[in-house]
Amino acid sequence: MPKKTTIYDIAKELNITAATVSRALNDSPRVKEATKELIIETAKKMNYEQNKLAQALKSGKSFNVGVIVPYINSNFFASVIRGIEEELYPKGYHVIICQTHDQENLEIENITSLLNAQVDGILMSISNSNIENNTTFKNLLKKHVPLIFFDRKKDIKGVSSVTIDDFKGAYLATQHLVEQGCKRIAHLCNDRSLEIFQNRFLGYKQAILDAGLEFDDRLVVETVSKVDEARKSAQKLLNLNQRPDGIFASCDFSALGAIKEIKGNDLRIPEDICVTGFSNEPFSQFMELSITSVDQSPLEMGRIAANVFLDEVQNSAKIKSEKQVILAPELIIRKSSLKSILINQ
Amino acid sequence: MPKKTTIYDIAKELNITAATVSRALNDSPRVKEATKELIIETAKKMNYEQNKLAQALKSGKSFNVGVIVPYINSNFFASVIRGIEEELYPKGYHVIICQTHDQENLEIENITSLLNAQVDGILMSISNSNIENNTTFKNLLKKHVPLIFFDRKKDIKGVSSVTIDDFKGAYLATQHLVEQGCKRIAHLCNDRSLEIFQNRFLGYKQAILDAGLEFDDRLVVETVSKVDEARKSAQKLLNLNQRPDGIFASCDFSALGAIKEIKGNDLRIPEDICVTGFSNEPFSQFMELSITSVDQSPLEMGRIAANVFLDEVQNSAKIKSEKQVILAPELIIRKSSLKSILINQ
DNA sequence: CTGTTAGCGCCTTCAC
DNA sequence: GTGAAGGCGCTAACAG
Repeated sequence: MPKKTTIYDIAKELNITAATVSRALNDSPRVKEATKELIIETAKKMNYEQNKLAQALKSGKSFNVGVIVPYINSNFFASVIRGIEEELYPKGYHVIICQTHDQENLEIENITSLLNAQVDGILMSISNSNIENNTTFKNLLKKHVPLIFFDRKKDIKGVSSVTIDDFKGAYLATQHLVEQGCKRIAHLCNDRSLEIFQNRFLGYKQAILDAGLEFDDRLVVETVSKVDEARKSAQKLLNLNQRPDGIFASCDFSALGAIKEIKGNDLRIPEDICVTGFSNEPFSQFMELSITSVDQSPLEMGRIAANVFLDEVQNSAKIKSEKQVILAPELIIRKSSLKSILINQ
Repeated sequence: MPKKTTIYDIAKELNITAATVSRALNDSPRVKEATKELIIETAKKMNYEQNKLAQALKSGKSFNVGVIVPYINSNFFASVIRGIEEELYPKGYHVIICQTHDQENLEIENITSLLNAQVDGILMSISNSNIENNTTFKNLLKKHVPLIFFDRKKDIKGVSSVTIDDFKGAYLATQHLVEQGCKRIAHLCNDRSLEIFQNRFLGYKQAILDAGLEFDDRLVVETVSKVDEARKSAQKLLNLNQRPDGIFASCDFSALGAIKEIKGNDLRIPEDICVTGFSNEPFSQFMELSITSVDQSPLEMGRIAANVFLDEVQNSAKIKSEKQVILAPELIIRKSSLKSILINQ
């Protein structure tokens, strides 16, 4: 096992001191150009590579940033991560990605792992609605490790967040259904103990009321973001004695489940029932029957979250005032809800 | 800034020595039970948390493993990663995920970052067909950091790999098209400088020949795994004076592109043209017209890759003999290729 | 400009 | 059983 070469090795080689080598390699101005070049050259020759661990131990910075998401295999989160990477890589940071699979214990474990890895900050989208009460999480806050929520957030003092206006996105989607002539608009919602889903519900409700329609809570059915589950939930809606003529689903996977169920009942989309989703997952566009959805500009969300983090790192001395960035959602109209002829592919 | 408490702090608190604290926390048998308990208790009281960086520096192990994939937003890679996590988390390892976006420079940069982070091993799916010649990569090999390829591999001495039998998967898919009565079967292939795609091509070709059909290289069109690109490539096939009646695409995204193009030309699937994909991405099942595909059991691939890594770590002393695990692919028949009535949803 | 020294937090002989 | 001491690799303060 060929041991890694250290600055001592190359110092010995040149009959100088490790400190000088360190300075040279860090391009300190207080080293003669000649020696600097010599050092860099021999370093290269000896296959020297800096041990970042030691550097991190010394400086207290690891240049690693943790990103915690519920799932990585959704285009939304993958894109947010991409946005984060785009901003952070050029600054020398590396991104450690963790997924929680929506499990609270995994969320906590991931935080622990990241803290152990001495990350310089954590960007996360929480699935644990009750996280403030968790000990590990409290510790995280106490440590003043920069923490930024994106998409799924909690209002916590000192914690910044980057989200989209879920209320508005839901409002736009529902309003669109109204415009298509829907009179009984149902809502497939997700876990409303999470802010985003609660806000989508509220946006839906407000749009219903503003349109002069009656809000009927039998038309609101809770589900989880899995196609099969959503399908079962949609079944409940179809079995109502007055079935809905429009469904606003709070995520694309639920919308897909609803569509499958509707088709399974030999009903037509959009003629009999209009459907809209949320998140603009690629498949909503790929589908034979493309799905109307709300785009959340995930790339931008990631970029902004990253920059909020960078700000916090730089201003660690100053008093931290949390930022609340809210992005505007965009409704993408497709076949699943459009009764007129023009189709926005 | 409340400084992190170290073993020295808790030693001072108890008027003992840091060494004892270290031993107690590592559950060494050479420390009195009473003191051990006392130490553990005060450690908890003082919110002590081990600095893994220091431990890593000392032990030379970081308990971090790097995983490099082309993209995380494909179900296939996301699932492989999940499989890796399932095996590695219980062993105390943490998984750092990096994506290359199929860019060779990013692949190299990621390797550098991971090595800097002192990862104990790297599991990767390469996109760089020419990687053996890269200096960074050569260094990686020289360092004897356990390296395991999964899915996309290169035959390199000392490097283990976990793949599926792409040849067989392609053979099965093509054979299925033959059984459906297709006589002119085309192939939308990806970059054949990568082994997996070359093998899928070879499997396709062999199945054609074994069926007594003529191999016609005008029916083989290269594309990239993007829907729009594949659509353009499919167009070329449809424009042939003798158009194909079956298409085997080497990935689901290409299959999707082909399907869109076929429909755009008012041809029917599967009546006029049968289509099969590869990878069994979820959307291939979700589609209105579900897509026949080849499942690669990604979860299992990840689990096995993780275990190969664990083996290598444990046997680092012994002579390393590389392992080549090859999984069996499974053909999932769906609507896009099935002319008879029975549909395997 | 360069060398000396000390310490980041932990572990691990070697003593007692 | 526990303490003392040294080192993992690097950097920064203080000298000269």
